[in-house]
Amino acid sequence: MISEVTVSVPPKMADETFFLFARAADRVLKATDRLLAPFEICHRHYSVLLLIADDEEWSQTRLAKTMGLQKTRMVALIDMLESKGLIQREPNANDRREYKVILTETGKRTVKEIRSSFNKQRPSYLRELSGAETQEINRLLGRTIGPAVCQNDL
Amino acid sequence: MISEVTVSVPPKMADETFFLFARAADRVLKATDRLLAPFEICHRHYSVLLLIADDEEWSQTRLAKTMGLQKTRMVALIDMLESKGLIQREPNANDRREYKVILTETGKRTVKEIRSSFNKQRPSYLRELSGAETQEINRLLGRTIGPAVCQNDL
DNA sequence: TATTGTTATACTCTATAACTATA
DNA sequence: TATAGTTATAGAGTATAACAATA
Repeated sequence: MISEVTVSVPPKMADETFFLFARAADRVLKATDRLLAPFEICHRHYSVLLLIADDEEWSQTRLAKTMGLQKTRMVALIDMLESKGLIQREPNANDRREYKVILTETGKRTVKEIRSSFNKQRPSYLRELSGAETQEINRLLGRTIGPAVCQNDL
Repeated sequence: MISEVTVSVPPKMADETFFLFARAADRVLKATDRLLAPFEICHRHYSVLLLIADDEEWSQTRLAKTMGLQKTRMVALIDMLESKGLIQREPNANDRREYKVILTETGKRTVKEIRSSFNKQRPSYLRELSGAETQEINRLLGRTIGPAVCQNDL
């Protein structure tokens, strides 16, 4: 046996931001998916539900850009949510190429249920951070995403 | 047209940690891959190179666990790096089931080149953070990853 | 029995191009 | 001519089960 298996971050990787992001995002998104499993959706579906949750108007393309996905990927996401009766495509009279994506009544109820479920069981990855630290990492993540993520930035 | 496309983080998502992680990690890892493109490897390969860069001993399984990948995925990663002459599988006399994964001379040179390239062009996602903020996000990411990410934690 | 490296397989995700209907 | 939604397709990535060699 070569050596004891280390599962935590090796000291030499403690300042490799890209490595930390790969590990942390994987943990956070998997944990989120487990919390969402009872609702039979994953974190991407939940993002769509949250984005359209107030009565703002969202097209599929705008959803895709905001989530950093390609519009072609959004189709299947929306299809799935529609087949579960959580959202609805509504024709947009102003521009008949577009759809407005809106929550159904079931969708609104589901968002509330998920929100209350998330408030009850604080996910493990946040349990290790204080409230102030959670706010701080959210702020830094927002700065990392930046104001406009273009296709070819370094 | 429904409305102007917003590419930055919508205010209502500013505290949805999972959403921020999805967007930020995507940006960071894609930017890292672009910086690594001249070396014809991606961020995962670079993680392997960094982990084995000093003379510590690493088996494929240990690499997989440390990177949060399955051992089955590590095989192709190691195959690729070996075919490019950057690393070498060396039989481990103490346990003949294992290989020691080590850098070749070319591999050592490549790691140095990448390090110096990364020092020259600071990636855009870090450009928006100060040195102190970069240290802070690295620390918080480490805490997020936690001491031992098990398979079924919430 | 359990573990290391490996193959095979199926499934999801991603990237790209192209089509249609509208603008 | 450009854009929204869509389809098709090929390539990565992921998850799972199984196997041979070794412990």
